[in-house]
Amino acid sequence: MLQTVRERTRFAPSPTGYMHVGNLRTALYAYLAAKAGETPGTFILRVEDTDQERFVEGAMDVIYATLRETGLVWDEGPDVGGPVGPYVQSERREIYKQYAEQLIAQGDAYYCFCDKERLDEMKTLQRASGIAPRYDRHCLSLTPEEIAAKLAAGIPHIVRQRIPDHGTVTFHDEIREDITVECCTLDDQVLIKADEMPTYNFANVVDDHLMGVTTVIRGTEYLSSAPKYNLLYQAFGWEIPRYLHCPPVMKDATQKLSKRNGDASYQDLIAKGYLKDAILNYIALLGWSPRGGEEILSLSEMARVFSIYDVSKSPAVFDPIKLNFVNAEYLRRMTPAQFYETALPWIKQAVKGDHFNLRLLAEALHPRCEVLSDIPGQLDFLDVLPDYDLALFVSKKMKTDFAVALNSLQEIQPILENVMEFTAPVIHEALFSLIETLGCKNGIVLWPLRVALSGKQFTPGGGIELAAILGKTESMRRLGMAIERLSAC
RNA sequence: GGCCCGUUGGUCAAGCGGUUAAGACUCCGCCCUCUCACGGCGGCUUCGGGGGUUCGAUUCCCCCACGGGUCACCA
Repeated sequence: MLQTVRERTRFAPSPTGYMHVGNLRTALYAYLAAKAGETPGTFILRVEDTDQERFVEGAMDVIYATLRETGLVWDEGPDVGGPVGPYVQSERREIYKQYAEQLIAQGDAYYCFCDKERLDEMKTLQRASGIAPRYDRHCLSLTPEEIAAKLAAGIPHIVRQRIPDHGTVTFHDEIREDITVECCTLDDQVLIKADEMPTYNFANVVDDHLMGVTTVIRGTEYLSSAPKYNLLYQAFGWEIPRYLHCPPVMKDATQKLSKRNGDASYQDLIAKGYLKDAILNYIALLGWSPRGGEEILSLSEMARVFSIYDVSKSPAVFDPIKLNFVNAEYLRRMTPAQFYETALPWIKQAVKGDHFNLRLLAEALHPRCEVLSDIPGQLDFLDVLPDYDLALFVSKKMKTDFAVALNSLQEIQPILENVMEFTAPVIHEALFSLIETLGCKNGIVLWPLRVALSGKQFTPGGGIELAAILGKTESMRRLGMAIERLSAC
């Protein structure tokens, strides 16, 4: 029997206070990769807060809330704990220090006492002479005595990774195959900063190994650092995890989606009336195409069919039009009751009157709404009848003009007056028998009614539905007004 | 600029040497219809360029172009 390895993946945000769409997608893929297949694995949340200067108060709450809302539940993390904690990097300082010392002892890392000024000067010089800026290994030649003396004197220092002088490094990305680079193009990067915090470059390697992460899923911005991480794994003699570098989510062909561009974050999309499941579903499709073709998938359905090998290599442009479509699909698949609940806050934004049939209104809105924010604009005729142009009564297609409209409305008036139970089915029955009596097309009667009740060219629902939504009193009042106006001309 | 990655319709994409180059969104047309929608049916539009390899390239190799990433004591 085949031994199945239980996946362990992680989402490792740094708490900067903003969950953008690309980040969420990375979290989603990591979650899906863990949960895909027959034996669900573990999804870990780890906080990468090693940059004290960038720490934003409350940023973690945004991350927690977003993941919870979208259902990306983590099995191990800062708040829930787990066997390989702590899950906050600032609480793991001692661990990194210990491993850095091991590297120094092995000769795979070294202390560096260079100050910022020297480093800056060096870089400027290198740039000026057209060579790639790289640490010149000034401190690599320090003798053990010199190092001990500087350390004892309390001179600020950092620890650098010692990149091999010659040769190449190869690493494997699951969707890009092997990538090989020359060691001489790599910099002796900083592992431990002067404040004794590790850099991301060091902490991610140590943590991914210690936390047993099997597949590392992150953005392409780390692709060019990956060789240096492999060198670290090799120096420790650790098994290298699988890598998946996700292509960026773009705003257009050349720009990434970003906060700087003022592009929508997850929170912004929610505020704009998108459903969380629809957002998640849509962003999953940016760079991943499910086998089988069905694109509308719940989180658990996605988990069933997800494979990191189906993630694409090239960037994907975020298309708000398609997001609208996906959102509309989710809306339409709701039961009338669910839609009513969801739409109610948006309906109440635009409707103050309390005598309307809101359930019926929601039903009329249901197929006419892609995003919840579409709702208010469709309801601007309810509280007050717009001061409409009588020309609306004229429709070539419906074969109505002023005279026809006036006549129809006059026929309708007594009939509706006699409808006791003012509901759509009853009104429908009454008006259709009128139509039959008159022997005319539906539109002759119904078009003028709709215009009289709404004063609008387009409305959610036809005349009958509008009458039921408005109620008898208001309907009769609007009908009377229309007759009065039409009679005057 | 060096290094690395990418390039199938307007957008997301399937494809993994031989296909009429899937599908979805958008757009257009028709049907349904009391408006607008919904729904149904149909249609337009694609392999960045140039060389190879091969009987045969969207698929493999090379070069070019374009786009992106990265060159921090940020992640």
